[in-house]
Amino acid sequence: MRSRIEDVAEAAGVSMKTVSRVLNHEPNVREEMRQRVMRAVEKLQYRPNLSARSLAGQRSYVVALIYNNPSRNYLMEVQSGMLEACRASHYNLVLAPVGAQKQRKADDMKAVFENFSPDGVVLIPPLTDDEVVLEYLEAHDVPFACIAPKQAQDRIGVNMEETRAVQELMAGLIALGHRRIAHIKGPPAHGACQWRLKGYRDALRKAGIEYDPALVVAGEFSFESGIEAAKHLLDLKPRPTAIFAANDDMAAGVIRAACERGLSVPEDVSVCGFDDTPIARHIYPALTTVRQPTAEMGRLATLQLLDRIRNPEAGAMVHVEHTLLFRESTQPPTRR
Amino acid sequence: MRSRIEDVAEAAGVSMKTVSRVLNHEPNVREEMRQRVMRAVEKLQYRPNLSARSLAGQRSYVVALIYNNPSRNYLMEVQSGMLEACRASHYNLVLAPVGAQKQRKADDMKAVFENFSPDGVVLIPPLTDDEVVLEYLEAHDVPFACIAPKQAQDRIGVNMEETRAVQELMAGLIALGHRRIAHIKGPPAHGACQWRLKGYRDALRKAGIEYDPALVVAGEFSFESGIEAAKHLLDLKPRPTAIFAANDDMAAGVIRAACERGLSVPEDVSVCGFDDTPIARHIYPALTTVRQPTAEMGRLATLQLLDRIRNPEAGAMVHVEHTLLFRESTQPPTRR
DNA sequence: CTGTTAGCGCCTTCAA
DNA sequence: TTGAAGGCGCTAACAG
Repeated sequence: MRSRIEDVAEAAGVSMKTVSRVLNHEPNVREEMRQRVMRAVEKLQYRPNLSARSLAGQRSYVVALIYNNPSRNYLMEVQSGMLEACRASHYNLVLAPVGAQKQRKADDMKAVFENFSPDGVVLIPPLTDDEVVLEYLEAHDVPFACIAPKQAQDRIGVNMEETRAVQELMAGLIALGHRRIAHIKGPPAHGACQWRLKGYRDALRKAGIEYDPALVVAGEFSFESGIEAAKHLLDLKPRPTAIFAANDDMAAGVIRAACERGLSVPEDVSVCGFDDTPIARHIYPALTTVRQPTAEMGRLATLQLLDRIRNPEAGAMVHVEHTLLFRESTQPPTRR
Repeated sequence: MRSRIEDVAEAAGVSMKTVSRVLNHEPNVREEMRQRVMRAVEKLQYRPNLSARSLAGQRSYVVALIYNNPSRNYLMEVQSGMLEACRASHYNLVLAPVGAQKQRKADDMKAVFENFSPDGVVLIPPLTDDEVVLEYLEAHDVPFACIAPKQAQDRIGVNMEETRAVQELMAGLIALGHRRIAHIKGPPAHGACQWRLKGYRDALRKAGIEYDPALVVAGEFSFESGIEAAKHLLDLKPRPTAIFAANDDMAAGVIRAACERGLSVPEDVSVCGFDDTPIARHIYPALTTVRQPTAEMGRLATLQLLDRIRNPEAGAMVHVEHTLLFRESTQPPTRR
């Protein structure tokens, strides 16, 4: 049978409460007591019962990842980073997909809280700026951390300097000799859309290249939307010599559309993406892209959240670094 | 404040225990009582407190997915299917990655049970046939369900007729005119390796084609291992006219290796994979493959597990159907 | 078929 | 700095 806190107390010759204090790192315990307790814990292989602890302590030791239709890879990465942080603190991770429609979303949020009573929540785009979700969290005073929110003011979580990352990527393209560079945007609900577009425009301006709205088209972050957008761009005369898609899935779509038109990448058109998902390496030619440390972002966001759960004043918006990856899908434009 | 079972009992004018009976679908409750209770539950928006329920009932309402280094996509799909089944039964899903080394794996298993006390476990390859894991589960009498185990005897969970699926895929290749078909195997620890190899050999035999061991090489299910294997196969003289890789990631590796050698797919060599992961559609040319309903398998395995948790006699090994997908990466062999 | 009682294992409050 | 008692919300065992 599993040992209880009472057994530990007895073995250590102290009261239950003292054991509890030690286990929860509460103050007011003499070092000698602490050691005695720790020895007993070790000896009896004691582990607190999560249910009992939750019931008495009025918290669930659960952190929820609330999401809505993100890219599978992105989700997987964030999740694995969160998992790491959660395990270290003996928290449990609950995955909470919510619907897209307003009412459905509200119902799903409610269900998550009724079922699991998470002590805190991590939000990923596009939910980081979702009215329904934020209202619910604020109304119920639930601590939450955001990954790459559009609006970072007064938030805790993780951010990357996406605008700067795109500027650097674009600068690389321009250094190769490209002047006519197209861009496929992400969905406006993602902060990514605006940051990446801004980076694109900033880089053009800095290089003294005029911004041409005809070269910027909307995408939905999906492979299919990349194909559609590329079809349009590849028919332009003169054709752009490079296409920067706001994520890798769309960039993969661009490569496919180019192939279908008998164009080769990068000879006829250079392509680059963003994120460095596995497809970037697996596709031919391998994608030039920006690596975003997604798992690490999940881990850091969770750490900030756990800090805030313990102390409502704690937690901050932290930053992570990107990495530029120039691979096979880009080269200097060919003279025609 | 959240209402408790006591409040419901009072509102319905019955005892707590009667409410508990209704909520847990226990027998021995008059229909009239049941309705009265349900109305009160509705009115008070009552939801049971998970922690209290777990503590009193000695179960966690947690199901763990135990895995070790599977393909990201596979994991994601299984997980989303499990999530669906779990939510429907108000169970919680815990993700439990475990180490590869023997000791580490045992420690990780122990930690999962100490932290979350799952009521049951779902296993995916290659852990479905792992000695350490199975011993632990059996020793502790933990209900578990398996997805695609090598050894299905006396197990519950889900299986697909992989051998037949591969036979059909191969028959398609043979019908296109291929005779010299190579195969890249999966890692032996996966049942998939043996089933798929068997399908390959059976199909050859049925078509009266002699089995040539030189055409069968080992892979590790990774993109990189696909490249390595393909390099070897593409150097063979005469070159195989088609390559069947045991999963999509390796097939993508084959396509990359072919491209790097200046060979085109499917003109110079046809390629097919297995699983229908997203990359199969995103790569150029799109992969001929076999669709495995992975999410559905996760869902069904979980349902079997939940049945067994409720009743140690219940649960079975169920089967799912595959789908053949002939896409761009295969065509009749070119006369040279 | 329904109700009463006694915990499940821990934390909180308050007293020492 | 430490301990004792009560209760978190629910279910199990046993009566009625």
